[in-house]
Amino acid sequence: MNLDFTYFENGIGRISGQLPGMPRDRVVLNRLFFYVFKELDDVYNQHLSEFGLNSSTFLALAMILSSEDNRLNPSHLSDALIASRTNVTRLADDLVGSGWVSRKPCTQDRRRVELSLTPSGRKLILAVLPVIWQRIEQQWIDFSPAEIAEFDRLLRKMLKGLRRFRGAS
Amino acid sequence: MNLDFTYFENGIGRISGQLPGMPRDRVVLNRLFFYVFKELDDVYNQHLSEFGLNSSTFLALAMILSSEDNRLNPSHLSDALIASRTNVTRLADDLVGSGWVSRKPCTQDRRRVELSLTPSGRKLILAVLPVIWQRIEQQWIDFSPAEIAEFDRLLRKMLKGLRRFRGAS
DNA sequence: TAAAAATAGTTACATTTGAAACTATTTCTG
DNA sequence: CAGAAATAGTTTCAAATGTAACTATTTTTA
Repeated sequence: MNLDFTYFENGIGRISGQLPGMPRDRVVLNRLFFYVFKELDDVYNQHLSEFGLNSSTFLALAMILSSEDNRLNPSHLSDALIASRTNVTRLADDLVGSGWVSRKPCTQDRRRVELSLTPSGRKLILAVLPVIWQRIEQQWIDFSPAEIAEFDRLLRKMLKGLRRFRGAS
Repeated sequence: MNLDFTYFENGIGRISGQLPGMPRDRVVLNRLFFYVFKELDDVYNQHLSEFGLNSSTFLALAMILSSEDNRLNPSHLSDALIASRTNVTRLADDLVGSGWVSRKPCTQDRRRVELSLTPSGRKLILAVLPVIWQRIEQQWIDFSPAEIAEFDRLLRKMLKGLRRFRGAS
């Protein structure tokens, strides 16, 4: 797939020339965001496919690893992954099927389920994390700490701007 | 769907405490990017569903509007939307089915197809664009011009960092 | 110029994901 | 405490998208 932002920028430039009132820099910014996201997603999946994982399965394993007693409910996972509970059910099916995660009913609350890493799942995620971290360092190597901090600030501010529309219809 | 970044940040904090070597600020940044993207995508689709559109159909109409003589090939559209040609074929099917776009064979090159806005398609996109632009201005209203410019710069720099991994297997 | 390669579009099939409906259990409330 | 409401998880169905294979053309090349 061709990832060249100029196709969009040229088009947007022509519309801006024809129609008044376009907040051009911000329109470009929103679309640029889509482009960068696609690239980020692609790169992650490329990294992770080497280990038979994808963004979702990787993050699920990492979140279970991070849990208090190696136990995490599907609902919590759904929140952490910003994925539907439907999808987390399926994700858990896959991870259990691969032998990386076990699924046990919770004794305190019998509606719940507890997902835990099996030894093989723990071994896998502990092997994958350092590799991914190293790639992430490479990815950001040209950024100064100040740029990192500023990027973080701007992203959170952008999130606030978007939340303006949440629930408002 | 629950969109609260703290679920992830807490998890990542616990891992960072247990395992050495995590470039924590950059790991958070990458994941934060996913969150903001989801929100952006949601908001766009919410805006556009009022008009019977979604991100893809909206952008397709806008890109055809921006074309030189109201004529655009599916391949070009595929580049502009960063969508597969398969998907653009289907998108074109939908838009033609809705009466917003016409599909004619190209006389110069008979492999090609030309997509054009019908009067009704033109009317629709011309009505939608100002509404969307106004929402985008609202979204970014707290940002200064300098912040907009800096965000743009950082996004393009991030894209460059990601391109490092392109093709390198 | 004839065969090979490239290009444009489509189709068949598969993957990923979510909304809504459903079951089981727990918590709230009058 | 009994019925109502909320919560957890799953299942069914649908929407959006991509890969690979295929057809039809055009361009390249030997």
